Amino acid sequence: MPMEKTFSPAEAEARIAREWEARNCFAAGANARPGAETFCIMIPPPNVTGSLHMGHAFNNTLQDILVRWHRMRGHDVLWQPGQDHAGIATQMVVERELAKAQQPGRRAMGREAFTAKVWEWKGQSGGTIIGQLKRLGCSLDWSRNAFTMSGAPNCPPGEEGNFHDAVIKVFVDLHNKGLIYRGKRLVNWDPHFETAISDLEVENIEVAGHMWHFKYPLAGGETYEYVEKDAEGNVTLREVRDYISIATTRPETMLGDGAVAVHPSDARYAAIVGKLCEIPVGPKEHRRLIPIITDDYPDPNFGSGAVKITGAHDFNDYAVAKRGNIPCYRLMDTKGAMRDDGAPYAEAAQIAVAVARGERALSEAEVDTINLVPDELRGLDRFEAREKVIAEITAEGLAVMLPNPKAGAEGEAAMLPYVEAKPIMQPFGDRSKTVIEPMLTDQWFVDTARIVQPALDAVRDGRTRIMPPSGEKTYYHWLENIEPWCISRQLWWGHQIPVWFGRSIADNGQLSETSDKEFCAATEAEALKLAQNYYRKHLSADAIVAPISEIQGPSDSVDRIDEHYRSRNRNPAVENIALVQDIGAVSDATSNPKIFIKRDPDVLDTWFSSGLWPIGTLGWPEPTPELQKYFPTDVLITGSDILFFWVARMMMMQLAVVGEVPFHTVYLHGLVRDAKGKKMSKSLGNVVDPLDLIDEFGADALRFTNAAMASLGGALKLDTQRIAGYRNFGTKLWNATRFAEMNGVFEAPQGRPAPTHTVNRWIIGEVARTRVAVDDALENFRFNDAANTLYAFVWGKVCDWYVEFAKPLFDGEHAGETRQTMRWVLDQCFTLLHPMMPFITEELWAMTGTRAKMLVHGDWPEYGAELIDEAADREMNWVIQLIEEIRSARSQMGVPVALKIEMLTTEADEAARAALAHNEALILRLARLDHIADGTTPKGAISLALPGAAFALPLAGIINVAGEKARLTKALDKLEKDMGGLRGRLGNPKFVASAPEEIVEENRALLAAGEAEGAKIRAALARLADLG
RNA sequence: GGGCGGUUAGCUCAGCGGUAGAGCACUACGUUGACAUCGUAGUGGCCACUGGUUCGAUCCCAGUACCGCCCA
Repeated sequence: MPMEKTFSPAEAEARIAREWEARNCFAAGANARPGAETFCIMIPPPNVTGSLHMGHAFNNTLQDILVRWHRMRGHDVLWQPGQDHAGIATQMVVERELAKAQQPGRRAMGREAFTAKVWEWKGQSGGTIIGQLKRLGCSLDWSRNAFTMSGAPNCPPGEEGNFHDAVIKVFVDLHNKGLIYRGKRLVNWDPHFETAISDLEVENIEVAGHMWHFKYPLAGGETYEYVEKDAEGNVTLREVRDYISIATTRPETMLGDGAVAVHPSDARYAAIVGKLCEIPVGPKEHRRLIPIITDDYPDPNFGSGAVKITGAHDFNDYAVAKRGNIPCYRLMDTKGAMRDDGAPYAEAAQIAVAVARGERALSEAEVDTINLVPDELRGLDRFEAREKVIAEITAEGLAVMLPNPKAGAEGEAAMLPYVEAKPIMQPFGDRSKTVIEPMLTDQWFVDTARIVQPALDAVRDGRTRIMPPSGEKTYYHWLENIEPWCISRQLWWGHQIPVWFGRSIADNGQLSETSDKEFCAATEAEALKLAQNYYRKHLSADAIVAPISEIQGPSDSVDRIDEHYRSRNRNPAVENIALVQDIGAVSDATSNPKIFIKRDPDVLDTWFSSGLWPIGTLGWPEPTPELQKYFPTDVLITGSDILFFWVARMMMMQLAVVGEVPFHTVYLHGLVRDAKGKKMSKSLGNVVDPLDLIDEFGADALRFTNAAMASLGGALKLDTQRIAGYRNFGTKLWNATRFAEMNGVFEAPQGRPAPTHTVNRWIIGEVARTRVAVDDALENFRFNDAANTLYAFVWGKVCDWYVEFAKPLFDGEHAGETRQTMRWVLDQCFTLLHPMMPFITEELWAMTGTRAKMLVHGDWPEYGAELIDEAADREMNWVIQLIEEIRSARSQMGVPVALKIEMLTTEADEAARAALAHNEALILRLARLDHIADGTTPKGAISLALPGAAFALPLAGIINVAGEKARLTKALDKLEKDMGGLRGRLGNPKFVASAPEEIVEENRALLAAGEAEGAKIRAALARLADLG
């Protein structure tokens, strides 16, 4: 049965994929030769919420190419699949689903029920991306699919595994080494999700904002002389002021100001440094006073040069506050609303003023209990509060005023508040898209500064190579300036932090009312033991210690209490325990001290667990055979956008935990963009779904396009026209095979022949060259070079020339060897193309012979230069050049394609004669000649000049003299231009003296050949001149 | 503002010391033993600009302009 005219991806891909899977073709170690070297890639785990987008398609294509290539080479290959639990994203999705289904929300159902829901959801939708990767042809070992939450407490059946153990063990180890600590720090707070996020999860976006200018009156009506000077020192303004002018983009934060800072060198304010000024907002009778301090942070040339310091709501201010020992007053709750807790404003303000006057000192925890939001603003949204603050200050006349440009017109005031409209950088949550609030909260941090050095060293000394090299520079830059990593998240979906709190023992030997003690352990039982030891040692040998969860009754009541305190940003551990003890939830017949410990309700940043992906997926902390065999892994292929999020953290964590680099090579690539280079986004509507592309063009075409785009450091612009082009490439290969099949090629013996005909000897050499070039390209991660080499070879050499050359040979004495050679050549095409185009090549492989193994386990060839026959190479290139010259001349002279003409050999050296003799049949056929004979150039002929030979195509009556003259003149002009350059260079004694010998020789040879060709063209032109 | 890149044919990009390449698009012709998802032949480049190094620069160095990306 003859083959169809085209390959049908829709039908074949699913069938082939099923076959691969049924035969376990992708299992770790499949097709490995005994004692083979290993090759391991960890998939960058896609979010369990996710579905395949172009970035995944691109990224996984590259991984699959390497994996299939190594597997065919007989290496022991593991491509490890898995997904990431994506804390915020997943929790968000499930909450949304619950809302849609009109089910109770997260808080209503409680933590345990909610996480069960998430697991349920994961069970239903978590496999989506797996099926999609399979459609792309990705050859991951699916039997080993991993998940960053596997083995977590209460996970459903089928989710066993020990990733959770790994995460917890690492936390405990790092905590015990002092590399993880807890503290009240200013963090990026997402008011939508009500959780801290890391600085990497914040997007700073420039938005239209305003800068308000307000007067902070000096305490007690004091005045000073304010003098402004220009660059030359001339006084431009001199006036007596009773205030200091402050500019701010966030007036609502004024309520939490702890000081006003000026630069120490700023002469304008030197007189008032150390004095107190008044925050111009809040009830008049309880106006808060704050000191004027100096710090290097304020820029004297920016605004008024004076900066208000709100330590609890701005990162720069926080640093100033820490340096100057200025209290940081928190103004907002977890939802970004103005605080509505604590004592009335009057009381709080009084304490704050006492602190400002130095009459009182507060601990950090005490500062946090002070709510400086005026009573009428309490509970308002932060942006609402802003408007109210502005209005109050302006009404009181404490806004800086400028003359109104429209003054005089009806209804226009003479003066207006000074408000600059200006672009400001505003932080947004990358998931929630809400404005991030810097917030003072208790969080867990990894002391990255202490584990960063090995990660830097590993790249510096080449144990891990990052490609392209610009990635290394970025890596150094970030790691050298690394900030502590906030790893706690106020979520329920994730690895709960393995720390239990109890109240600490105060100096008086009693339980502290305000501070807690951490017990970090992998399990509650171990934590309990630690706690028992502590309390029995310090408090009483009979102390009874119990986890609070056991005492609480209904399982969700602890959650509720957590939420209650969380919303007021209080320490849930201490508060909870106090509460339980207060309400006497437990009674004991004995008088023994009863102490409760309570687990930290927070979970770990998803990236903390993803950071352990290389060892966690291989079974660590168990010493599994896979861990022994495949770790450290070989290559990590990932987007450069997660170099910091993930790659750098994996480097730090693996080095900190097992003391080895996680991988030897990191290949970074950019974002896949649309054809014009625009980022794909839903709002632009230019998102391309890789599955649609697979439906339309087939997975092979998409994969080949991905490979062809993947130049090191190159931009990734996805153009569907290009995909269509590579679909056509597949069709081309298909049809070359179809041609072979129709000509009995697959009836010839398999295996590499030792043919005699130059055509066959030549193509074998071309195959060998291609194999070497492809391997070289893949060794160096130059996927685009590998793709282009194969494209040029299959289409440009095999289809364009070899198949055409073979046509006449099928009728002659070389038919047998030609069939056998073509069979072998096509097998090599299938094999070499398989890593990039696995489906069509697997299909062709099956259709063209009885095979011992599927092509996915085919043997990658190792032949090379030894198969190149230089003489055959020279001869065939000469023949190709001749055919092209004839075709070109015919076409330019307008000789009808159908017309078979005669060619006269007017001049030919031995090599040329041999080439003509060996290849006459194909030359006649491809150049559409009737015959070739010796002769002299007749009048009215086209002249051709080739290395070692000259020819004439007698075409009196068909060609026109002027046209041929123009053609030859053009050829000569181009030649002369080249010759001019060569002569100039060879005429330069410095060139001959300094340039390498072979370059000089090459130039001389080029000049000689060019001059010979020029002579032939000139002779032809002379003959035309005779003709008139 | 800091860091990292880029600027090569109409478009998308390779090349990165020895006189410029591909694919697509475009033009003309064309069903010649597979392929119109095709064939044949063509058109098209001060390799951003200015200097420097070199016998020789698209390539190396410095500066300029413009464009990206990341971090403030």
